[in-house]
Amino acid sequence: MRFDPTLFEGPTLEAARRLLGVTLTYGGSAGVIVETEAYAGDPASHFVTRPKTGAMLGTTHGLVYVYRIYGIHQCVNFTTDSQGPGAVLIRAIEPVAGLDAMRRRRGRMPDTNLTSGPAKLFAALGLDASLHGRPVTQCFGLRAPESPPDVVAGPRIGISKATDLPWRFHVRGNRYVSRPR
DNA sequence: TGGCCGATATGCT
DNA sequence: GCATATCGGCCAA
Repeated sequence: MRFDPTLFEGPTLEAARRLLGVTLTYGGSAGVIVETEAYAGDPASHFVTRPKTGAMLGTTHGLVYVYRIYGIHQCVNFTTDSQGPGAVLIRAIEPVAGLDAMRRRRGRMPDTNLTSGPAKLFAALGLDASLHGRPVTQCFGLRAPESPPDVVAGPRIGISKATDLPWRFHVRGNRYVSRPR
């Protein structure tokens, strides 16, 4: 199905859920989004913890937000919600095309480890910081699923604030999520 | 200018 | 399960 880009204008939680199952294409590689996290104006959001660089979460939607963490890793978000601060972190994809290029960029390892984490998929797809601030639809190919996947919600990973919010979403039973049950 | 912390991944025990 | 690499962002001083 055709992807409806007005999804980015709406509430962040809905965008995080509905991005699951979407096929993301970049360069010669593609993967189905199987894990996301929502960040709004909550205490864990970069809108709060990085008020300068995270300010764009409050003023934009439908843009790529790239951040660096622990010095070496980079992750990608899509900004959301025309009414307030919001972004969806893309945490994992299931590879469906360009597997050879992904293996080349990630090194020798099992395929299930290629893209099962935000920094892993960033590297596997060959993304870079120059995408920051550009329209999502201009950088990526987006294809909505024929039918919505079975979604599981739970607490977000790797944060120390607002750990009670169930704002992590993943496709039930998928082997490419960063932390399977 | 210095120090703290972090939306992680990996390798070792 | 646990240590740790590695450095940008931010703020206090």
